[in-house]
Order: sequence, then C-alpha cells, then structure tokens
Amino acid sequence: MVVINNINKNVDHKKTKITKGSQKIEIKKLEDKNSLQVTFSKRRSGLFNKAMELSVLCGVEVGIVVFSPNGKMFVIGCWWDESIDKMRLEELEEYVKGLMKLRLTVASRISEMMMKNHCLMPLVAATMVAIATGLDVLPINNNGFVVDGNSNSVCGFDDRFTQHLRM
Amino acid sequence: MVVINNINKNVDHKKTKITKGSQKIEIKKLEDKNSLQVTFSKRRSGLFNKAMELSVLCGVEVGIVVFSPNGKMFVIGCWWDESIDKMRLEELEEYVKGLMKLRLTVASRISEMMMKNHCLMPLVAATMVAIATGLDVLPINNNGFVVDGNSNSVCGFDDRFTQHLRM
DNA sequence: TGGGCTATAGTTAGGAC
DNA sequence: AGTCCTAACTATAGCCC
Repeated sequence: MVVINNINKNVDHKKTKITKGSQKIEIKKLEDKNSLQVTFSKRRSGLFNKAMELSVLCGVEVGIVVFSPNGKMFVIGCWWDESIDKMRLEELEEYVKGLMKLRLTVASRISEMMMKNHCLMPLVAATMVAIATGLDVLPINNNGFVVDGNSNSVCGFDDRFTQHLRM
Repeated sequence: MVVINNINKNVDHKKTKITKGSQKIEIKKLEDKNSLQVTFSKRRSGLFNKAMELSVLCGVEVGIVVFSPNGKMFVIGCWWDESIDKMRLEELEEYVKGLMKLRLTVASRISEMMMKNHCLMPLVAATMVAIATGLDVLPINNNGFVVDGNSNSVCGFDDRFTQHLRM
C-alpha cells in the first residue's frame, strides 16, 4: 500500500526540480543567435546519428549535406561524418569517391525511371539531368547508366580518375 | 491525499498492457525483409522530418539522398520530399535547380576552404574537386566560385541553362 | 505501403560548466 | 563548440488493420 500526500508531492516537485527539462518549441526560425547555434549543433549531430542508424539497420545508402549558420559544410554518406575543414587531401579523395558513386547512382535511377516510364525527355530536361548528375552526355548503356559515349570520361576528365568509381 | 494499492496497480498494469511498446533494438542490419521495409519507411520519414525541422529552426540548407532497399530514390533539399518516380518534368526542373544550387554552394565552400588555408591543391586533388562539384575547370573567380573560365558553361552546357542558378 | 495504436526508447531544451 | 545534467518531449517497435 503506497500513500502519497498530493499537496506535499507538488510542493516537493517544485522545490527539487533541478532543470526545466525539454520544452516544446515551435518549428520556426530561432531568433536568438546563440541558441540557434547550440540547437544547430545538437540537432545536426542527432540527424547524422539517425542517418547512420537508418543506413545500418536497412543496409541502404544515405547521403546528407548540411551548411551550418556560419557556412561550414557538414557531409555524411559513403564518407561519413567529416567536415570539409578537417579533411586532409587523402580524405578528400575518399569523399569525392563517395560523391561520385552517389552521383552515378542518381544517374542510374533517373535513367531507369526514364526507361520504365517510356519517357521521351525533351532536350532541355535531358540536359538538366546531365547537369544534375555531372555527366555531360546522355546515352544510356546496358547497365542503365548515363555515360559519356564518346570518351568514357566524366566531365571531360580522363577515365583514370573515374573508372574505379563506376559501379 | 492519494491512495494507491501497489499490488493491484501491478496486476492491473500487466492485465491492461495492450502492446509491448517500443523495444530496444541493436543497430545492425535487420534480417527480416518485411520488418526491414517497415523500419525503413518509418525511419526515413522520421529522418526527413528531423531534416526539415533543422532547416527551419536554423535557417540552413539541408540536402538528403536515400536509396530504399528496393532501389527507390528519396530526396529532400531545396526540392523537398519528392521521390523521383513521382516527378513530372516541370518538377524535375525544380529538382535540378536545387541540385545545381547545392553543388555551387559545395564548390564555393571548397574554394573558400582552399583560400582560407592557403592550400595549394595538387592537380589530381583539384581535378577531383572539379568532378565532385560537377564543374570542369578550376579558376576561382571573385565570388569564390569554381567556374569555367573559358565559356561560362557548366559541364559543357550553354550558360542559358545555368546562369540563373548561380548564387 | 501506409495508417492506426501503446508503451517504451531515444532525443533534446534549457541550464551550467 | 563540446560536455554534463534533468525533465519532458518525440520517435518508434511491435502489433493490428
């Protein structure tokens, strides 16, 4: 049998409460510069953690780019949770590999969609897809990729920089 | 004064419990195909919501690309929460604009970093930056962007497709 | 696949350091 | 900017539909 004095409990409640705990906030741009920075830092880290969990649990690729209020870039993906500022050149190479792989996957999905929907893309839209994917010609090969049919180059660069990135 | 019968409370507790509630899980690849799909769907939506909140609260750009276990692409960013499959061509144009803007921001940040750190990039690394950003030449202009010094084109496409996307 | 539900796990606001 | 703290908020596992 448990007996609780309700009034005492409430009084005690107020006296012993150490912090306010998490308060509900409205989702609109924070006014205070300082709390905006703090919130950004905490939530960015929370977001990246969620992305990592999703990626591991479901075995899927997740890529995120976030620009901080101060313009610092934070990226995760195949290159996981490294800020550009901290990257050494060797790490930059890994980052770019990841970005290339992601881009080729994007190109692949767009191509697949086009084929699946028997979608005849107007030249302008096709051009934009090329810009989006960073590839400068549009024939679709047997693997469903958008590739450079003339030179096997990507954005005009020699294949030796990119061939190991093709999936 | 509140009186609670502890034993009855516990018994009642067990009897009236309707679900198991959320259970702790290990962060490792889910074996069961069905629960993997369900988890992917729920967590992807949670991730995108978190990204939206971060973006609004802190007024920052956030871009995410996720590939589902079935290979479907989900993207948010300037183009918010649309799957490629559902895009109509006009929407694809908006998507590509967002992607271009994001890419130019990436190019800008990399350029800024290079200048700030007085970093003399070796040719290979510089080439990879170009590949990463989708721009095919590397002189840095007054605005800190990596631009095509020869023709103001991006990936060889006429400026009329891209000039309105420059920041 | 996407909604519902409940109980619990996990995240985070606000504070101090 | 990162760490710790607590209380309260939100997300979500496991279930059903």
